[in-house]
Amino acid sequence: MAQPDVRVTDSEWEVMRAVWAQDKVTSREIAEVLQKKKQWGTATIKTFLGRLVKKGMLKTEKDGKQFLYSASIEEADFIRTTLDETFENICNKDTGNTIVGLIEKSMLSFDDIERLQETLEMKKKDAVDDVPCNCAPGQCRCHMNSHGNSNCK
Amino acid sequence: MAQPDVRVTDSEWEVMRAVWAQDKVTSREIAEVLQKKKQWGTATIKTFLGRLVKKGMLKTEKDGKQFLYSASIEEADFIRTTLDETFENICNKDTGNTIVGLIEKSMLSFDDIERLQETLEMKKKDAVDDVPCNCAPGQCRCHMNSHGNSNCK
DNA sequence: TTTTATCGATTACAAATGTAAACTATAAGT
DNA sequence: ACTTATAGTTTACATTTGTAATCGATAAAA
Repeated sequence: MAQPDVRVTDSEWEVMRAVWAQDKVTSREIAEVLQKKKQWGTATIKTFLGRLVKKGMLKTEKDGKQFLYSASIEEADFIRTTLDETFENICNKDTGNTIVGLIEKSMLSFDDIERLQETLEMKKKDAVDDVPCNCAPGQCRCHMNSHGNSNCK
Repeated sequence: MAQPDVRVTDSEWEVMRAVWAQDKVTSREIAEVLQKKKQWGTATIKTFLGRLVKKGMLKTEKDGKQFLYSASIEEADFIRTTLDETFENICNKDTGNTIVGLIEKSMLSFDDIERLQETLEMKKKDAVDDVPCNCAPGQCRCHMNSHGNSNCK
């Protein structure tokens, strides 16, 4: 539930995924996973773990000499937050199109499609006629030009 | 059409948006937009412009003393590529859920919903029964555990 | 109990990023 | 023709990121 306003880098995300895949992991287990995928040395992985702990993305729990690492936020929440940040760079008017593009290129199951259809059905309740542009002036074509005409599609 | 394998930072994205909002812009026009939104000095904006030109994201055309800047890739393509990169960090099995989440929190118009519904209808043609997990071993719960059972929801 | 294999912590260092001042060339004003 | 304002280029510098070696503590082995 806690939104992480923390910025996680690509490499750190790789580490997080290895943690989310288990409930508690040792650095050694993480290293085994990532050495295969990313050819990182163990020292590198330790650096990332340390940084993630410092950022508050990982919790630790002593277990003898070593630590057990666990994620302090859920993967789904993290994904949500990350996507939200991306969508902040996209005009609200364009959100629909963008999601259309996502659907087109994704592999989806029949169940997925059904759930999406239900979601859309629900969504009709708070749908609007016209999504207002939320961009700063000068950062998209939706704003009025000098003749009072909108450039929006 | 050209996929940019270029990495654009948050700040640079702000600049790009100001360029995409017009066809050709001077650095002064960009500065006016971004000084308001981001409180950047003109020198800062010039740095970003220079870096974007070097990265091949912006094209320039001499116009007297100054340049006219224009984007070398389309905004929609860029958004697509950026989102694709994010989705590479998400298990394919989870794409559907993730898109559901996006739809739920987005503001959509009736037209948007209609287009999404059409897209889903099309999508049924190549839907699968079960989306296969594409994660590296150890990076999601979809893979077999030692007892040969999948952990996937 | 002394050695060894590790674990985590500290330090290292280059490249990228955020932020900008200083410098240089030149179009425009006087 | 000379000055000035301004556009782009170069340089600057702290922070973050990618990638890792080294160091210090300690559990396990001998």
